[in-house]
Amino acid sequence: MTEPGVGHNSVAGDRLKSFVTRVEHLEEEKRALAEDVKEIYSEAKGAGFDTKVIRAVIRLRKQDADSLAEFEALLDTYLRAIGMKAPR
Amino acid sequence: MTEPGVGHNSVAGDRLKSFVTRVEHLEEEKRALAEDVKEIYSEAKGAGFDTKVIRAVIRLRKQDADSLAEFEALLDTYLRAIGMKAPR
Amino acid sequence: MTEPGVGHNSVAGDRLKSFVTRVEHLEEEKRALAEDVKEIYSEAKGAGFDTKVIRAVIRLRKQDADSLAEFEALLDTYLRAIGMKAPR
Amino acid sequence: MTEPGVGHNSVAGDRLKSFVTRVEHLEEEKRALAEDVKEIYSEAKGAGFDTKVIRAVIRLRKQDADSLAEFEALLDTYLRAIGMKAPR
DNA sequence: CACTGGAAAATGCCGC
DNA sequence: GCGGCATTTTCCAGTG
Repeated sequence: MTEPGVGHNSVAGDRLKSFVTRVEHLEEEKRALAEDVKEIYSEAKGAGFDTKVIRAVIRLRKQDADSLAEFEALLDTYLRAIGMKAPR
Repeated sequence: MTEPGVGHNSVAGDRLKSFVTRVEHLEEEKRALAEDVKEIYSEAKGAGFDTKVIRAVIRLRKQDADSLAEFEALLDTYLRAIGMKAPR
Repeated sequence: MTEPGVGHNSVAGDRLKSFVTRVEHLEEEKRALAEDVKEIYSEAKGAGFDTKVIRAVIRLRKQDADSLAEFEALLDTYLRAIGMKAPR
Repeated sequence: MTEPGVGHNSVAGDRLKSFVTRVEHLEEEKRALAEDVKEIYSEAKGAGFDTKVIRAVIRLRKQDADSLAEFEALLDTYLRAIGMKAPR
């Protein structure tokens, strides 16, 4: 019997292991990117920039982008509401 | 004068802009990876797994790896301290 | 009218002030404890120990404790998931 | 021989253990205080306050206190410099 | 005295 | 929508 009915088999375990390793792989990639970011800040510092300022700039730009996206979403909702755009 | 002299030129600004955009690009990649991770958890949930458990498993494995790395660092420090290993 | 009515009174302000001072007091206590820790490291150094090693030992012990707690939490979650323990 | 000359005895180990446990104890107290702080923020939130604001208030007051201390130190140095206060 | 690494604080996110 | 958790960011002490 190679498939013991339901109950305890290792299929679920394999599936779980797959999820775990896939996530771990992605997290590793994220970690590598974070490293790269750190290096850039390091490089910027070496070039005489204050990393704090750079961080602030990036944060502000992100906020702007978020505001813009928010506004577009609002506009979108409004246009659908007045029937000038196809509903989702 | 179209460029040199010291004073206010845009070279520093260009440099700064470069740092900012590079970081933003990397952050965007990280965001995309985070999305992927979310999707995997979603998929796992759909397959009947408790995401909480998966997260815990991953965290435990990470802690193990961290502990090992830390222990090796400690051992390294200790060996240098007692002169059984060349200093950095 | 020396007190009630709704509008602008200082009750909220008093409440806020209370929160603020309570937090500040606790933070001060934390600061004092941090001082004590520093003194101990100083004393250890004077006794010829490498503070780096002591810090590492403490961190490792903490990690062990954390890992154990985490594992127990995971086990707990798992047991509830398979119905072998009463839900919270 | 109950005291093996120098070399390997457990006295150093005991001393080290003492440092470790003392630090751990203090860290535990700090952790408890941090808990208390969290509870206060929780309570404040329940009372309708924005914890972000409270944190900001505390930060500002801390900055003021630091500035004041700095100023007093400066004043102190100055007074000593002009001989209007006994040297340290 | 600048720099790195580690602790603490703050913010954001996910699940309930 | 809130509480807990994870990540990120800021701060600070130690070190060369």
